[in-house]
Amino acid sequence: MSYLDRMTSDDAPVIGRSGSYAKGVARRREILDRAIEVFTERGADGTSLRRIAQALGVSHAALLHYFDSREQLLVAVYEHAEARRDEENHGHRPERAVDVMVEAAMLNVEVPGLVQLYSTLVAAALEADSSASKSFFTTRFENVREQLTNDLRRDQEAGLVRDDVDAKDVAALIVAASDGLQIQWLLEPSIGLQETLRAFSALLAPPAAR
Amino acid sequence: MSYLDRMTSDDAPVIGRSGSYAKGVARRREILDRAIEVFTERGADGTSLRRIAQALGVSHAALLHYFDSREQLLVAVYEHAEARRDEENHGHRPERAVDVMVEAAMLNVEVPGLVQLYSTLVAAALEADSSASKSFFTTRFENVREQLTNDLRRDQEAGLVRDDVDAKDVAALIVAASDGLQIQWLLEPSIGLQETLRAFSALLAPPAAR
DNA sequence: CATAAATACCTCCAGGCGGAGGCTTTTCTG
DNA sequence: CAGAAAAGCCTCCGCCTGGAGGTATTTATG
Repeated sequence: MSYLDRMTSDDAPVIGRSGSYAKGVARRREILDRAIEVFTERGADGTSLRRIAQALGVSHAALLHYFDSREQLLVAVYEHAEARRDEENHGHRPERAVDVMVEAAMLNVEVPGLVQLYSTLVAAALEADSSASKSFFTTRFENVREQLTNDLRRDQEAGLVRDDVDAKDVAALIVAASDGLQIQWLLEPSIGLQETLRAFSALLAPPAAR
Repeated sequence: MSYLDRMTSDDAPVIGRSGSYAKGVARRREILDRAIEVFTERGADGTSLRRIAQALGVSHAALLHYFDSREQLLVAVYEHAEARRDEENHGHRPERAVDVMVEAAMLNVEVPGLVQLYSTLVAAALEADSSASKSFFTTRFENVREQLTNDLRRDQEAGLVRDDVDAKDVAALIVAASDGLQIQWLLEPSIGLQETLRAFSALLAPPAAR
């Protein structure tokens, strides 16, 4: 059974070689934890396989035993960091779907390096071949848009969001605006991330509310 | 006089060593033209200094004579490609400011590699040091937002755009949405770039129009 | 038109990178 | 407890960027 089969099977949806032995799984997590530290300290370019390996006291080739490529490792790091962010902030759900995205953006920019990692990987995903991040982000975008579309439809029926626009379009717009604003904010914090995203939120208010 | 002085002076706002001799300026343009071809063909990672140099029949060191670094060269390539895009499509100005951005996005995704180059450079700009693209995109975002803010204010006064939201916030949102959607569209063309951006346009319509 | 400066380009090198292939040790399973 | 599978790790390869130091060639200028 190849690792690809395992990737697509339902029991082990993990990026990289799965590690069926308990020790390997633990080591994998250890690598991701160290890797995100290195990324935070040294940025995308500074996060070479050798640098991560050095932080763990092994050679860079050891990492390629757990992940097929540097890119795949970075995707796993992002997923790991995002999951941790969600863990630390579960249980908090605003009324409207759009505000979920607003708050996610606020959290993102507080995790050092996370937005940079995201941008780096998205850029890599646009590369012609680049199977690792391309498939990850394609399905990620799909899932987020779908979830958001459903929530928006519910909000529209509940009269919380204006219904003269297609929920599907708005979902894509929210994701785009959120992603784009985080980048702008990192380059120029004076734009006010929260106010700007709230302005978007206001655009979606139903006409009756005005 | 250093190259930085020339950058900030008003007579020669060019990225990289300016080349005060006419021949040098022509050669510079030649490099950029070839570089964008290479980028289109081989993607971001495949566009090494050596590969561009090979396409020109020179060594990679020759390129470093015109540009301080690979990153600076790529920024110049983007600027060049964007300028060419505008040249080929001047004279066309929609009524509302938001629609200018909508059409710019449509044009961007038609130039192969342009969005990828943009994303790559933005990711590089978020790197801690990264002086080359960081300063370029910081000022670029500032300029675009400022221009857009002014246009939006005019539209608001003319009753073309609702005036219950701050033009400054909307400007940042438009840029973010446009950038973000181009990426989503490249990964999943089924989202419909034009319709989605038109949905945003609709959100900005004044209440009277509904 | 001579000549000094700027330009244009080269070769070679240092340091770093991702990845392939191969080797031993540990761990699980029948 | 055998032996297959997984883990753990290294050495070597080719490619990359950036830069030092050198040499023609072109240009501007007295």
